[in-house]
Amino acid sequence: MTFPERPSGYDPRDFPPVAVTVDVAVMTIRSNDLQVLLIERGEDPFRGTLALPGGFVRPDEDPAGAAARELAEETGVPPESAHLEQFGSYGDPHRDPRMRVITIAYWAVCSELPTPLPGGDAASADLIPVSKLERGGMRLAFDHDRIVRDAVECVRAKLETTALAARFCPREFTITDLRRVYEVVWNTTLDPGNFQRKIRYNSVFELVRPRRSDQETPQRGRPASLWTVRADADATLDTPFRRRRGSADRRSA
Amino acid sequence: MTFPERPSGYDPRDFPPVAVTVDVAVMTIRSNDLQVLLIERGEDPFRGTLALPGGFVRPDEDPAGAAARELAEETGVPPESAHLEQFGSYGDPHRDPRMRVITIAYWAVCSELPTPLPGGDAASADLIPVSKLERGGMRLAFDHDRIVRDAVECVRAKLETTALAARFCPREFTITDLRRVYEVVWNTTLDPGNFQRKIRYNSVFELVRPRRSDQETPQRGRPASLWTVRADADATLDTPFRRRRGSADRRSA
DNA sequence: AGGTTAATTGTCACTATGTCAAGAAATCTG
DNA sequence: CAGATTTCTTGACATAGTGACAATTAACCT
Repeated sequence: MTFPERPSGYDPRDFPPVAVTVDVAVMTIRSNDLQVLLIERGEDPFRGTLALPGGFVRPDEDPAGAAARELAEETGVPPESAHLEQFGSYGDPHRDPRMRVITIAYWAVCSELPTPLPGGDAASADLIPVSKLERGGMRLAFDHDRIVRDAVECVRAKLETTALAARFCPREFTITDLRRVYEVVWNTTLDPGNFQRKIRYNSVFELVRPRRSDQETPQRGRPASLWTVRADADATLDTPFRRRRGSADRRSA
Repeated sequence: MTFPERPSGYDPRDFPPVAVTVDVAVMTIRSNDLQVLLIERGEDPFRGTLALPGGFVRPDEDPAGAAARELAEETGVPPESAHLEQFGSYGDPHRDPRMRVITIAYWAVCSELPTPLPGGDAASADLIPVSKLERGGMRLAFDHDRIVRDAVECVRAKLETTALAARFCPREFTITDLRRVYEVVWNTTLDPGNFQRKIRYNSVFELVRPRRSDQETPQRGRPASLWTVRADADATLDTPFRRRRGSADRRSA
């Protein structure tokens, strides 16, 4: 139920004063790194500090709609080009010094992040490597450090069981593209042969066309075939990938 | 970030009126069935309809604390005896006919649910088999039908990778107890031999003592050994259990 | 033409799991 | 009390999935 069942009754208008916001952790891969989009706050509190894009849930919209709107407004990512998913709520009574604010957190993954709009609502928008955040020493506004860490863990976990990795890639991608996603997001290395095998036998992926020499973008070795995802990008894999736990091996590259 | 970055500034006190609640789906196994605790609403809207226990997040508490409090108040489950976990928020603008209410949803699992207190805040509290809810035809208040379905899916998924199943059992349990949990929650049957093997080789579980004849509760066959969980009950398993998908085989029993 | 690079295929060992049977340790029944 | 019954536990074997790594293919480069 939603309202306390007091024998005496309870007037819903007596609700304690609280604001509800959404925050969105948009992730993409750039420069061979998992990066998350943050904006620099233009106002107090935390003026000049990096924070997740987000804002109020308006009276007429649901939280998912608010997240999509904020994503579009503050980062220029069109709602249909990113996979957006809710993963938690954060409601410590003092997470915002001004008043009680409860935020609903979303993560998003997209492949082609438009170059951040420094002239938008936010003072500026930047892609920050997740590795830099995880190394610590970088303070974010409010409890956004925790939110980002949780979001990253959600994405890492979701790579194990779904085809989410394809969302980091263009619509058609090579198996090597896909492997790079796993390697970057999980910060590990994967055997190309074994990876190839898993993708090929997975009914979620589909071979689009064996690529022959591509005149426009000449490459080094044997050209790769192009693949795509059959249904939704978060379709569950026939057989999951498993992260080897306890192997925090930073690629030496 | 949390507040919209308008160049003109924004007063957080202008927040749109909204109430934040928590709802808790407490699950347990009884009568060889996965059951969820629901209460009968004593007030409009939805007077007389079944709903999840829950209520307002108070100004001084965080949502997790509110969920634990509601669990204790409305169902008599002491906070430390149940595993409580947040899994989502529900914020459709019209999910409550009275006003804008956003709820944070938790699932909980416990083994010994105290016989529901019909004399508490709620008009009455009942354990309802999840199978009955899934069969449809049973209307719950608000969007609680969806919330319960999502909660059940969370628990089912969490059985795959963690030792959560042990939370359905007393502190010490037999491997057959644990297998029954999987069979009931997943609505399937598992091979006793294979299951035994998986548990035995899993470092999360620990043999307490090989049980000899227990005078007090005489049983049928060879007495089973007692096991326990080494660390936290949501410790991740060495090697996950996998649900066979597409096998909705109702045990004929 | 031959070297270099990267995708792809193939081989082999080992682990995890499904199927199914056998053994062990209690209760139950005549 | 002996054997039947029940249930827990162990074992044997086949198969699938995966890691390691070698071999092959198909391009570009000089």
